[in-house]
Amino acid sequence: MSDLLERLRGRGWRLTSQRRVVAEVLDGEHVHLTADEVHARAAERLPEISRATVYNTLGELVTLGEVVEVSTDGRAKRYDPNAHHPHQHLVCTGCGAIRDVHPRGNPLSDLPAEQRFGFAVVQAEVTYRGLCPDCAG
Amino acid sequence: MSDLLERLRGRGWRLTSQRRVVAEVLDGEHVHLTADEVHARAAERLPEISRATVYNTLGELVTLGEVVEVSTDGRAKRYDPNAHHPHQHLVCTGCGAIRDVHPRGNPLSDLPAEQRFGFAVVQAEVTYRGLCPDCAG
DNA sequence: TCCTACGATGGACGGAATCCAAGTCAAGAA
DNA sequence: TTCTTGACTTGGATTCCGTCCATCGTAGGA
Repeated sequence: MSDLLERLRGRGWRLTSQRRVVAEVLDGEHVHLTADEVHARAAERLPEISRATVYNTLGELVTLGEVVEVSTDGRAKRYDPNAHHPHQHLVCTGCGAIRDVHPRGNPLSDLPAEQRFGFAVVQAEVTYRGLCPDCAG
Repeated sequence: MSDLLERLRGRGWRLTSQRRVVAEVLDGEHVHLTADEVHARAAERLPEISRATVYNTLGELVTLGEVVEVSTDGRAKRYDPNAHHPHQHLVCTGCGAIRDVHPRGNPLSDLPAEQRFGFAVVQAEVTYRGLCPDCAG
């Protein structure tokens, strides 16, 4: 994630303590935090960081392609820092737990030309749903 | 859609003018209205129908499996009456237009057992994204 | 026709996210 | 190093979506 900060600086980012903390909170794999969760964790290190700043920073990271927005449930969006490793999501219909998964093949190639209706299709986003072992009881 | 009303009556639905109008508004293919749009169209025929009733009715139709909820953009949910014909969605990243599409094969089968992590996976939801012909200009 | 339980109403409420005007500060200039 | 300035942060107001609730109305059986 330190390379992330380097990359951002290279793109002309002003490196503030707030942005640094948000980037640090989003480090790791299988991280799928809501903006509020990011704010809570950031506030542990930088107590007076505001929600607006967290939203701004997350939005910038998404625009830069460093983080992907995931909305699996129509509730709060989640932010996934694993943006440079293409993957899909498996969501528990019971507790909402999320796992990154790697399906076979490229989902994009399953959409035949005559089903594209002239669209320039560039992305296929797959959400698998089912009960996780804990919820299956 | 008249069969829908029959089916609902068969399930013990009390058939009110409000429910009838909501069901009629949702008739057709490639229909992906937000709750507010459904309310607006319903209000053309039944001016005093309330938002709460539209939300209630949509929720019931979803529970009964007659309509599926689609949230492609983290904004307002959309309601798709094409529930008895399994399909996926193609969304324009420019204008938000939505098309029903039928990819090859079954997306569920592309998730190998070792990628299921013990989940009882029952559904795969695919959203394709790209510019539509109009937005590509 | 009457009864009553189910459904409709609309206004209050709640969560998520955005907006905005004012204050602050990172980093280049001198 | 200090100065300067425009980019960044702040928090409160606001918007958007959706749910809740107490009350009223009515579909459909008796």
